[in-house]
Amino acid sequence: MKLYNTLTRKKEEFVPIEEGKVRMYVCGPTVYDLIHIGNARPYVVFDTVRKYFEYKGYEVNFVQNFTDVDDKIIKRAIENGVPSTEISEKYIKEALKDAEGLNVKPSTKNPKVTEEMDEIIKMISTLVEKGYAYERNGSVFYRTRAFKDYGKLSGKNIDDLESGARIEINTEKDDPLDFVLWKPKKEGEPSWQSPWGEGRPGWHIECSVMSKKYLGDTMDIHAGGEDLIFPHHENEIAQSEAANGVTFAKYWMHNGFINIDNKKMSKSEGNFFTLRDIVQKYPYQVVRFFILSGHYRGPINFSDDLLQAAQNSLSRIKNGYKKLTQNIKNASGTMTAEENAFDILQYRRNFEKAMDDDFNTADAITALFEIIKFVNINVNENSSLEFLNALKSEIDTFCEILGIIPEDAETEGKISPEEVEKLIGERAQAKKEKNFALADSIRATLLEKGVVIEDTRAGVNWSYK
RNA sequence: GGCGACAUAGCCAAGUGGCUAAGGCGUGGGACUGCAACUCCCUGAUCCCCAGUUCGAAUCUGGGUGUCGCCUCCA
Repeated sequence: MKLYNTLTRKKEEFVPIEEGKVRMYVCGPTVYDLIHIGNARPYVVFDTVRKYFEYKGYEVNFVQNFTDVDDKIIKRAIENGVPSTEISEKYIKEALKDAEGLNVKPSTKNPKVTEEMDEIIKMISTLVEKGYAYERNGSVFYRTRAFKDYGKLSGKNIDDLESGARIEINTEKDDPLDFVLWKPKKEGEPSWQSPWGEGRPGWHIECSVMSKKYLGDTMDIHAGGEDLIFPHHENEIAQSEAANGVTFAKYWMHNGFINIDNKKMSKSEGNFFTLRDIVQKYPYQVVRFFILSGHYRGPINFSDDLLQAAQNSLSRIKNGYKKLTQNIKNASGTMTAEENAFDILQYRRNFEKAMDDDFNTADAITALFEIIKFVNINVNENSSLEFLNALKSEIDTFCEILGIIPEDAETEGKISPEEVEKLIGERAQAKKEKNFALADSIRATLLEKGVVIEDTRAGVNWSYK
């Protein structure tokens, strides 16, 4: 398996630190609001990465944090006149709901900053002791120039950064490039006791601490959005490697951005969507499929038309799958000689080839379309049960890894199956009597109730929309 | 200003030196159907431009043009 490593800017063969195991850490959202569609991308992408590793037989320790102490959370809490924990707890719940909707497998661990304060203080202390950090009036700063590899991930030169640095308001720092590890308490803000007085941690330290605690000093894969490369991940490397004295992460993976009308999504541009906004109109599944239909490192543009196209593509897969499962109901027997001779594993080879090459999900989806096409053309009432199950097993495998659910959603709150069958029976009778007007009106009624029907040679298929 | 990414059909998107450039969506035509839906068949590319390397380039090199991102909180 090859994956692109941001650190080396090359595709590299994946070699785990520990045989058969993958330790990965994905930077999670700051929970001050519902997650937006941009957040949905790393969720989907790295969930797929994880599932593919699992398919390959690896045991994956998958850690994704929640940042639950942050300026934006505090600001929101003050606006609403509630404690900041109320905001963060609420949006953690909502984020987990969205993740579930996207069919993201729960993380092995979702650490929170507020629950790791002792460890955070410990690592900052270590950095101070080792001379990588210094205290000024209750703040602790990281001495960027003390870490000789600073800039290795983002490809930045420390002197270039220096010359381009903004004019600092904070005059306590020894160097404008130094970043904060610990902030002193401000009135009305949550704070914790520390050797430097009451305060709260800076943003970058949390990931260094939580990944160390749950994955050890060196992990296999550290992942996140491409915007995190600098400064967040650069700073994490500086903190962790200075404190632990060993390589922080072997591989760095970064997903590209989702753009709206080819522009970065931002609140100030007014082109900002939460995932909840989108799923009002398109199911989570469509969003997931849409995200996987492009390569994870590239930018993807986002629009209503593209989601509609994704929905249509997904329907094609579901229709083929439905045909397969319908035939399975009535099939029996073992494979015929002809079926036996058919190279059913060709699709899996193509699928794996694509996924082995830096998780090329767009190409892997092609293998899925190809097997669906085979089903559409070749499966019929004479197909053997064994062969149909073999095909289904292949499709199930692909869908499992991609997180696509090929079957229609459950039917809660909809017209009952008995009712549907009854109406279909009435329609059949009407058709027999050539009363097509009645037949059509029954079909229209069913459609109104969210049921789509199809006449096939094997009988009438129906499904919930 | 510094660093970087990308440019393939109406749209999305694979392909990173070698048969007729995947796949999907959409369009148009046809088959099937009572009509539909589903499905199937047919339908589409001077691979941004210029020069170079090579027997051979979408693919490598140089230059140009264009789009976008990071350098500040951000997935």
